[in-house]
Amino acid sequence: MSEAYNPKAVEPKWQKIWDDEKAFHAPHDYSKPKMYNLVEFPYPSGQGLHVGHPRPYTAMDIVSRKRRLQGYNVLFPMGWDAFGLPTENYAIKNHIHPKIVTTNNVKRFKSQLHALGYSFDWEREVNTTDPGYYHWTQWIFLQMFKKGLAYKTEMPINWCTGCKVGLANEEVVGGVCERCGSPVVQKMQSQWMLKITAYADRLIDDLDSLDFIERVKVQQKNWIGRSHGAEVDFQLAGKDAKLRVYTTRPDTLFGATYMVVSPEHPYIDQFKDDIKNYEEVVAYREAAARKSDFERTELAKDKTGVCIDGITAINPVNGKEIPIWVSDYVLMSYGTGAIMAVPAHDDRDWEFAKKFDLPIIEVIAGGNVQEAAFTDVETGTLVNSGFLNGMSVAEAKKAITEFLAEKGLGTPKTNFKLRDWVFSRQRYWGEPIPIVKCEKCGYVAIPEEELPLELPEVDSYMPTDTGESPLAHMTEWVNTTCPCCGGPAKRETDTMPQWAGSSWYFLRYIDPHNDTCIADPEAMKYWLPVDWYNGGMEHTTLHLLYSRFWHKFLYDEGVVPTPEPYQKRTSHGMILGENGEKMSKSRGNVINPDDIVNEFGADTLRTYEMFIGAFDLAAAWSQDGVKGCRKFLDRVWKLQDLVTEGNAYTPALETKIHQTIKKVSNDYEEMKYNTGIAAMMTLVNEYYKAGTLTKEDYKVLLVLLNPVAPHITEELWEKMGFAGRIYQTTWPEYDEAKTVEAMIEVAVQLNGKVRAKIMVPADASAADAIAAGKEAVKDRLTGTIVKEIYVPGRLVNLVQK
RNA sequence: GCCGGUGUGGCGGAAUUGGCAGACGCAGCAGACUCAAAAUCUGCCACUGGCGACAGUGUGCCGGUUCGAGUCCGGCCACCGGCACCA
Repeated sequence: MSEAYNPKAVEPKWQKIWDDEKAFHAPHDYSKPKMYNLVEFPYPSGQGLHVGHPRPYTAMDIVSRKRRLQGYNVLFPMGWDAFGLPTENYAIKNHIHPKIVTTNNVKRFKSQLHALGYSFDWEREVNTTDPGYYHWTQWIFLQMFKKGLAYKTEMPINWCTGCKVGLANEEVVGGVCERCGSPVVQKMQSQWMLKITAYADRLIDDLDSLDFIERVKVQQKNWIGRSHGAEVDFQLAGKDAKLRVYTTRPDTLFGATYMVVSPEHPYIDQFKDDIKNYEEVVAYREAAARKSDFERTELAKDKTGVCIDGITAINPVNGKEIPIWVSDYVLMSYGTGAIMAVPAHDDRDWEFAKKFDLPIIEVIAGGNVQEAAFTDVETGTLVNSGFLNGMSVAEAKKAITEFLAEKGLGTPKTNFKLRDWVFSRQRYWGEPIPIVKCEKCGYVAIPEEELPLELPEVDSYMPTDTGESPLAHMTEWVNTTCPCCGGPAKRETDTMPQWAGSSWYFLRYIDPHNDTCIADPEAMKYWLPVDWYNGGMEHTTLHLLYSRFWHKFLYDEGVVPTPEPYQKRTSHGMILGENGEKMSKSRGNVINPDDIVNEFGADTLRTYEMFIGAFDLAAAWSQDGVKGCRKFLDRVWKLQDLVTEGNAYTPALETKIHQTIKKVSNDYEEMKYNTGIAAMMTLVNEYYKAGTLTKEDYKVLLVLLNPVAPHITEELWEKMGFAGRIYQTTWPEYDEAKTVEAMIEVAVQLNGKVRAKIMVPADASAADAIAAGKEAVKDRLTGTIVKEIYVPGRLVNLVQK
């Protein structure tokens, strides 16, 4: 009898051996096929590792380990996304430098990940807070600045009235400050912006060439929000001015019965003298500005507005004079800040027209426009629309667009919901923005040789009460000279957001210690793009989009060799508490991965997290489920007592083994880890049923299981005296022909109901199978058979009347 | 409101993509071992009726296509996630 399975001895032993042997270091071996697998690097929070982390990490570790055994040169790195607010807040509260907090947290995270036996190439570890790293984050920013993609502008920011500090959107929860609960208001502040909108078209169009799961593509497309339409000019009656609107439905132009401008529209002040009710309009504008986000969205159903008295517009297609209203349902930040309202065919315009009793003119037949706006573009025919009458929506769109172009009244236009990226944070713990402001020269880039521009030591990381970054207090650091004219200048004191360092980290893994460029171009050519990137859905419209944008910019600059950073993107589901709710301290349902490793072992945790359910769906934790997985590993361990000499598969087990190799090999690639593990459990059950197994039978099980449970399989490999290490072996092959049983059980159905089971040879002809099926149910064959079906290896169905 | 996802035993979940619904695991029940318990091993385990062979019902609901539907089509319902006056 073997001694009991003891992961506490086995796991540290192999973790040390793998480190010593540099088992998972990925060299630049250009002769081998490469595979670059990536998981999102964690933010090293003070809480330590969460049980949610191992789910994606184990999944990609499985793929990486399997592909290595299949002969791939695999890059599977790990690092730390370590700038960020929680660290800074913790530092402020406890008077410890964020650098020290970060170092401690990273140390803890690393030891936790190490204890889980991941095959990360630790030689390539990166940390976004390392000056050797953010040197290149700053360098990329400078390239963008030089190309006009980074610019400074006045932007409203979220201002906490309690903390007197600017907040990131993520820190504003339900209109109040996440930390102190005080109301958050909008405050104008000068901000650095990145022109992601310049890449909007490519960020949508290039998705087609990528192997991203569909919901990621859809979410990115919706976020970018491209729409095709036209800009149309409406002449103001009696004025030498035109009001320009954007519409996606130029075909409904004849139905435009009024216009609406946003409260911030410049015409309100420009035509101040003509507006008879100017006071009323301004009062409305001020009321709209005071509305909180909550009022603007939650109370959106109730339309408000004021009719501008004194100026009107002329509908360009029918010459009708129509009123102009001001309402906050029109946003200054989208399109032209003005719309033509077609209440018959737009829900919002309809609601507004009903409330203020404005005319509703049907121009597309097919609905009842007095009851509801008719917005269907697939059906319906143009009416009351002059030369467009009788056309479909699609035809009318084309005709009106040509008409407008011909008369110089309007042009086709594409708009996006996507806005430029607010890149400034008034915080300490981030990358300094490498720009100085000179009275004479304006904003000037610091010379590249001065990079990295290191974060100075400050006395206090507390934000200032003016909303400036803590760096603003560092007068000796702030006051500098202009690299352009040599005159006095001030450094930018805002820092970059956390998204900066994570926008390009996958490039740095390729060549993490290079101090002359981002990474060696030859190495990038070999490793890029990332073959497979798994991460959370919550990063789809921020991190994932931002990093695609940066990569495309670097591609245009000739820095990186591929137009896209990631070829394939998959996503994991969340791990919930035992009660099915999200894990949180307040709910008291948090599971600490350290406890699971202590009690059951890392291999059990890994196996359980892969067995818990479909990888892309949320799954609730179950302590009993963990025990079940430990039981499975115990059974694998104890199989060693049943092993006999022999370097071939046991004949009776051969089919099952080939089937299992096939199933497990496919399931790992398709992220169906739960069914792959189930198949190995079945194989283990078969081995026990057989009572004895050869070394070869055992070996194949160990290799298949190795990616999921690397420590126990490495230990058993050694105990069985197999050559070398299991991490150096090769992945088993299966023979398709041998996955099929000689005799197969087939169901016999009568009118679709199973009435008998028969055994037929796998290669039986339809006629033979049907004949055997008839024989098996002959007692029930009372009517005439009108149809006979044989699905090879599955069933016989006899239809009788 | 719009977009996306999910709905299968007591529970987590399978089902070769139109072919035997419930693999695998958990829990439960019975038995073996034990003074006993734990652990381990063996067997049973969708529901209803029947001692039983067996029969009927069953994949959120209603309808359809098909020899055959968890899977396809039409119409609903519930829950989860994202966006939210984007003209």
